[in-house]
Amino acid sequence: MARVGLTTERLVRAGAELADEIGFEQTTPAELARRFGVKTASLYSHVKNAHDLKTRVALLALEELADRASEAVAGRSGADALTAFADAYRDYALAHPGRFTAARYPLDEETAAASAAPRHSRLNRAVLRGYDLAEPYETHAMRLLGSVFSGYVTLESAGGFARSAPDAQESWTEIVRALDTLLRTWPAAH
Amino acid sequence: MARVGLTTERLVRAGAELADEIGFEQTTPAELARRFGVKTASLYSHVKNAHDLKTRVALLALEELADRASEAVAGRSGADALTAFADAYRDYALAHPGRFTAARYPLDEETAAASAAPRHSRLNRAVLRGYDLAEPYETHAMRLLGSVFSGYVTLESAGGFARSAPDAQESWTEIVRALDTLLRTWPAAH
DNA sequence: TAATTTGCCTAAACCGATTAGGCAAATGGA
DNA sequence: TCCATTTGCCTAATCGGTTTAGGCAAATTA
Repeated sequence: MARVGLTTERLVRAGAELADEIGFEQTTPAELARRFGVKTASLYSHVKNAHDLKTRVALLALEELADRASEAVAGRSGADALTAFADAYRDYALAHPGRFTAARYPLDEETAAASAAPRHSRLNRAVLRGYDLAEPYETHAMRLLGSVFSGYVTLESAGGFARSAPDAQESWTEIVRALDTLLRTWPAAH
Repeated sequence: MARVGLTTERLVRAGAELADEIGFEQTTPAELARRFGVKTASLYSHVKNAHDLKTRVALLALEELADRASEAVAGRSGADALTAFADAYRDYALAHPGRFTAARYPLDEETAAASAAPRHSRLNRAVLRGYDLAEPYETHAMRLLGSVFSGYVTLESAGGFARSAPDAQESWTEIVRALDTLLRTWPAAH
């Protein structure tokens, strides 16, 4: 019968779009097959199983996010880099909620090591270089930024900040500003 | 045949334990039925469906977490209250990973309003009262704390901070200390 | 003890994941 | 161009989870 031209590549790309439309959890072989107008079984020559599909979407999202963040911080430093980094993260999450969820899909150790995750770490550290923090504070700071960014955006896209003033954008701006202040004075004498 | 004595209450409690043992995602009617030694269909007189079961576990977790947080901040203020609040949150998440995941299960608006979620908001605000922040900064601060706590603990239990020094406890302590400093000086002149 | 309620069962339909095996379309020499 | 091979999607089947309908026996109440 008519061949549709399935590819691992095309499946993963479509899976990412599907995730943004209906949610990462709902991004299943069955749904994807429906999207392509083929039988579910036909996907199994291109992806190993449902977990493999999700993992590949996660890897794609991690790459995309790292690309955006990378562009954002290029040529910037200090508060400027921090803001650009933060916004890149949040903008991506708001524009691509399914992929953003995918990016936090648990990967096993080897897969994670081969993913864009190390790039994220390096970018985070690069942003912090402008603040000249001594270890272990640079690591604390990395963890703080990772927590705030991922936490804020997760809560925001779950609707946590809707229906209440001030709007989510304003809090975000102030929080990033406050983090900049904090980083410039860390570790302050307690 | 022998009656096991199923109850919505008992199912939800067992569901919470199951979540901690095998993960919230895997907390399904089928698994729960196995646990009680009954047929899956037998659960359906006690919970409406799989989503209802998960929602009830989520509500239980939110209550438990609010109880702990409430006890933790009682009689404390300032940095003391902040630290106790933060630790209550993290300790619960580490001790009960499945329930903690459950606590972030998306609830529809009415369910959320009838849940312990508003208590969480009030507790958060109570902790911030010690810092005497004017609006909109108190709201920004609530969102910051919520983001950091949920973000940090999520990343930590996903293994994000394992296999690297300094250990997660140390970063946590420093981050909470830094947040205290930040809150005491917010909004600083930029 | 008889009547009623209630709890768990069996049976069955449906759907998603996954594997095995088949056939037709594409590909690539001769 | 024709044949051989590869490859892509299909059918068929199994398995397991979700959910509904209806039945029977245990618990409850009178």
